[in-house]
Amino acid sequence: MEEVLRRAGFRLTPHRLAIVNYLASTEDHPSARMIYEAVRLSQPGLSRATVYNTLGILVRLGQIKVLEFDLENRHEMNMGLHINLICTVCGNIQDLEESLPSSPEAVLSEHGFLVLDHRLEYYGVCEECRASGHPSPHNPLPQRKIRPEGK
Amino acid sequence: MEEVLRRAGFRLTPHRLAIVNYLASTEDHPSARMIYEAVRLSQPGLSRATVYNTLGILVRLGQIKVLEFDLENRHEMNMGLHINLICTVCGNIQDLEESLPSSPEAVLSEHGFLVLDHRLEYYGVCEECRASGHPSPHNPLPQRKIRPEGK
DNA sequence: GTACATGCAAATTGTTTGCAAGTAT
DNA sequence: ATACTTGCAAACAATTTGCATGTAC
Repeated sequence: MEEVLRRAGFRLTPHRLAIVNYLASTEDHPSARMIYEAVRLSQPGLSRATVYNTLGILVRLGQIKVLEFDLENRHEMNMGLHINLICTVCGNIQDLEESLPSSPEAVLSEHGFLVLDHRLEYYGVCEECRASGHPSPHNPLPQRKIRPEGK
Repeated sequence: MEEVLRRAGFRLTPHRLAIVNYLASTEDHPSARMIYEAVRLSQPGLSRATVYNTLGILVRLGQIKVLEFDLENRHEMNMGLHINLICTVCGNIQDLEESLPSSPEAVLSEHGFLVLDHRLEYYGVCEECRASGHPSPHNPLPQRKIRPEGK
């Protein structure tokens, strides 16, 4: 990822490097706030604007994707075709690699729609939250807001 | 949809009825602003708060879904399993019924994740926008923001 | 009549922007 | 040396909220 930044002519400032290293080293799907808080531990002077700036660059360079949500956008480093399993109890997001939705080729030939990108998500309750006896998962009302921690 | 509201004990005010009828009569995936502007033509006194209030009720009753985006959330009346084809040029959203991603049953048995809801989207360029010779669809950078009209 | 809805405007909050000061190249 | 970056704070905009007024039941 550093290499991509360098080749595109972006400067490798300490803050940028720290952000990129954080993203590369986590399996998580962090929000801008999570990144800001985590990276600030080693880069005390970090500002929010730098986080957003760096994320914007990485999106433009095709290195990460933004998952847009009401509360906070999350970020994805896995650029391959996969489904995100999003737990509406704890807010965790895990990848599911094995799925095969309608092929982009078929969508183009049958509907004239050129597929350039995708976002595939299942919402529900993850294994840990089910095991820890959380509120009934049989709630018939859709829960779409993700609230990672606290209200 | 009126019936569902009535049975759940909600009052059927003229504004609510107009909003519900608008939603039921459109194939579109409108944002709160679009709904507000469209319904206000026949209900001049309508306020934004009523639109949001009514949408919130319909979501809680499982009648519609919110598709969260940075710019404006959009709304979905088709509650069945399908993929949304989202044009990043004109912002239009159409449904694709025929797809079959990983089954919720398999996800539960193999990963312990209970699927309660889903959001499946392909981003790209729709047939009309391709035909009308828009900016090259071969743009390698992901375009994820939806800008229905004008900046 | 009364509890529920409404309109209005202010509050909220993640993200974006403007600009003077700092720094990687 | 000089663009590019940064931090800060103000701006922005969709959504939410509080409250006095209105109205469906």
